[in-house]
Amino acid sequence: MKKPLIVLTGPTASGKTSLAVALAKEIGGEIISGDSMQVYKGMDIGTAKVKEEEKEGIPHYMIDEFEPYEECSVALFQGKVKEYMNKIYEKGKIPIIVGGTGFYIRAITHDIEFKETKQDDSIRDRLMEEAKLHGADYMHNKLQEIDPKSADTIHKNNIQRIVRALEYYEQTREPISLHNEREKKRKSPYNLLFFALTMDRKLLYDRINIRVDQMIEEGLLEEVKALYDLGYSKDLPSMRGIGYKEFYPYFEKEKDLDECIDDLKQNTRHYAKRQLTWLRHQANPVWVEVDKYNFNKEEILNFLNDQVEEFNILM
RNA sequence: GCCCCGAUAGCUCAGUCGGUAGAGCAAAGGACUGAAAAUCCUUGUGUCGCUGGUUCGAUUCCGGCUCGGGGCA
Repeated sequence: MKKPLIVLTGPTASGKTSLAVALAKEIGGEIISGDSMQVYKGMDIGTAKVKEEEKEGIPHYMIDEFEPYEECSVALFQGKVKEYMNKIYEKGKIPIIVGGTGFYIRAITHDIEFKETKQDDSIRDRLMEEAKLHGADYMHNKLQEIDPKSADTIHKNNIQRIVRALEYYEQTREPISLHNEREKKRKSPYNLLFFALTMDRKLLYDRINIRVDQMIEEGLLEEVKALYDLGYSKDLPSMRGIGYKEFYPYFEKEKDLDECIDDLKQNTRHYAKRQLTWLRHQANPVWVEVDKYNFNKEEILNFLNDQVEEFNILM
């Protein structure tokens, strides 16, 4: 008997957070964040974390799991989520994954296998150095020798991916393309219901712009400044988050504040577009066009409920 | 009022010694399996301000006009 799992995703600023709480209350669910940035403590405004009063008593997991100087990864994330899911099942509740990090969500829904448990940064660092020294073509040729299939799929300029493929081979003596093929075939072990919120692109972009202004009013700048003053490098995964990296040039007197805020809006819009692309092709969601419901929460919730019943997910 | 400069893609601008144009950004589309809010790829977009003239041919040269910027009075 497969266990039920509900996913509620969608691009940033599409209204996942409050809808999730309503759904959880309706069906007896508990919420697990599916977000790569909300795991970091002290990054609240910029990641649009749920506020305590918005939770309405529904437990939320995977928020504030790491310090900003630590590095989370899909594998670490997946491991923790599995633990929380088990706890939720033991309580007889339904886990609802809510967030916008597609890759992380898929790692959970399809239980992707991450073999090499110990993360050895030294290999990656060394390969990165090599890339800097010899250039993209050199690295791509190197990949061609050990894993031609990956070399075909990965563009030579995508050094990050090439380095990962090489790193994987060094650690496992197996081409990463083999691993990918295997994992792509994997079926979800859950009785899965996957929702994705969407809306007209222009409306989404408007909402993003407005939300960034709200974040500033709520004190985003102060939040980032506090992190900056702690000496967190802009190379940290956490500080590469949208809403954080954009302010470093301001603190370093390279840009004025308005310019940074415009960058933030722009980056967020680009991000939302990428999320949509990912969902269209890497997932097969039940699309929820929230603008067609005039953003009416009751009506959207009714639709979600109908789907839950139809899929008979809770039996 | 006079003089100078500008007017070309959604924006900023380049260019055509006369043969109907191009970069960056934006936009759109895409890839993605241990950095994923990361990383990477692809693709358009035009009455070349309007109007006469010269010319086989004008966005390009010449005149006029309109609008913007600056200077002089």
